[in-house]
Amino acid sequence: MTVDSALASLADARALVARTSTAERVADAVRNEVVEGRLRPGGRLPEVALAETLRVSRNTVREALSQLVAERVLVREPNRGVFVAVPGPADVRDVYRVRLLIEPAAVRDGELAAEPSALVRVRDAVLEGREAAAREDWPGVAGANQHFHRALVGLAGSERLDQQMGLLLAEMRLVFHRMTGPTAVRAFHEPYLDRNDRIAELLMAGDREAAATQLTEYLATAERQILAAYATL
Amino acid sequence: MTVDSALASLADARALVARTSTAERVADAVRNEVVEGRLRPGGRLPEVALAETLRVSRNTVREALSQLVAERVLVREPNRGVFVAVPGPADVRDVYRVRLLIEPAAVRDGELAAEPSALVRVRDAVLEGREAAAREDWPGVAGANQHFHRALVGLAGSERLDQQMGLLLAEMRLVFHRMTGPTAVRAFHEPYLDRNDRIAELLMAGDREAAATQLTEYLATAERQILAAYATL
DNA sequence: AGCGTATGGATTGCTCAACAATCCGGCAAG
DNA sequence: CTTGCCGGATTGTTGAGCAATCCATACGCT
Repeated sequence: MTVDSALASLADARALVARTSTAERVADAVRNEVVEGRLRPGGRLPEVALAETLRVSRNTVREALSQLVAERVLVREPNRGVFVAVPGPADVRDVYRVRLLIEPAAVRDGELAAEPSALVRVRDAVLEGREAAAREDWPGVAGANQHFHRALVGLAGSERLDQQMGLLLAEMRLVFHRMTGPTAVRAFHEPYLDRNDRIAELLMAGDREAAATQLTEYLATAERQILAAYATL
Repeated sequence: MTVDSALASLADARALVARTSTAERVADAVRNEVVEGRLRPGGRLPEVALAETLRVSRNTVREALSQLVAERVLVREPNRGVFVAVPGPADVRDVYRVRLLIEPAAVRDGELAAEPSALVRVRDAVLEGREAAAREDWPGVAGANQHFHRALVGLAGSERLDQQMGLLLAEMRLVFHRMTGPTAVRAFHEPYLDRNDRIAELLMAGDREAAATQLTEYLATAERQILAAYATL
């Protein structure tokens, strides 16, 4: 290995030495609380309370909150405060419009020749889901499901797309938290285990067109199911 | 019209009364300077200098800069400052991966039945480009070109996708500013006037499949052209 | 010259304290 | 039952300040 190539491989390490900023850590902490469901959609996040419990300045709290607002995890009502987002039916439809556009396209056209590792990640997500189901760990199944879809857009091989999908999935978790009792999360995710499996196998077999078609149908029924659940609310 | 329905139609006005925050205005101002090319890629943005020239506290400047970093318009190097982003070839490839996935998909599958206004916006962008070209207003042509692509993803009818496309196009302007002399911007955008026109006509004629195919080819050659220009740098 | 080290200045990351503007709830008056 | 007003609380924004970090320069050594 030449010196230059060795140095090039070290370029990534820059991200590791530069440890994360305080505001970023605060944002991560709050985002976790939200997506884990420990903060209810609609709940308020007062700046001073956060600042005190996290032992940071109110300014850095504001910086973190602003970031989460940009991620659509929180919403800011001017002069009133920031709240956990409450995704309505319009949001669900919009999110699924994006997913229906991106995910099948990634499956169909993604350059997985360049990234064979992306395929194993799909397979891994399926396994993760099966194992969680065997353990009756339904939040685990939900998590695996997200990993599955994340792996699917990973087939496109685009850093920007991956990041964007992360935001969409975070929003989806908010959606789920609006419908949940813990019984609902099982009822919702369990039926998709088989579908994930089927899509993964079609992909491994190289039939991307069929996989994409399956996925489109999959997403469409999921959207209908969620909107139906919303209607009873 | 009942009182209730009248009030309901006023709900949208909420966005207008709530005027934008200072940090937001600062962010808009800086973003403009950047995408208009008055700040060179790689240029540094010291916090105090900005704060003084804009007559605003350093804290609000920081808030604005953080937002622009999230938009990838700026990059932050910890403890060193924020700089105008310098998109490299890897960024160009990534951006075009996203565009090649999203734009043709929007053309193919967008629910324009629901949004016929979206189609006229495509047509308008084409006209805007022709008029700018007649005026020999090449930055105007470039702007119209962006409006064209924005209108294309508008066919998908998704607010989130529109927003995301806005960020991508802002990044594209940074890319152009790396290659430019003002002669380059003409040479690059002028040939695409006809292609835009052709795609728009295919769309109006209802042949979305052909439009999508044209668009895919269009984007692929544009990417090659840009990367070639980068190579000579 | 080449290399490591120290030193000083500049800038960022973060904190703290304060104040005006705004919003909310309640209460009193019409 | 509405309108108007008051008081408390929270946000939006400012200003100052300090530790940590980075950069350039100078210094010393080989």
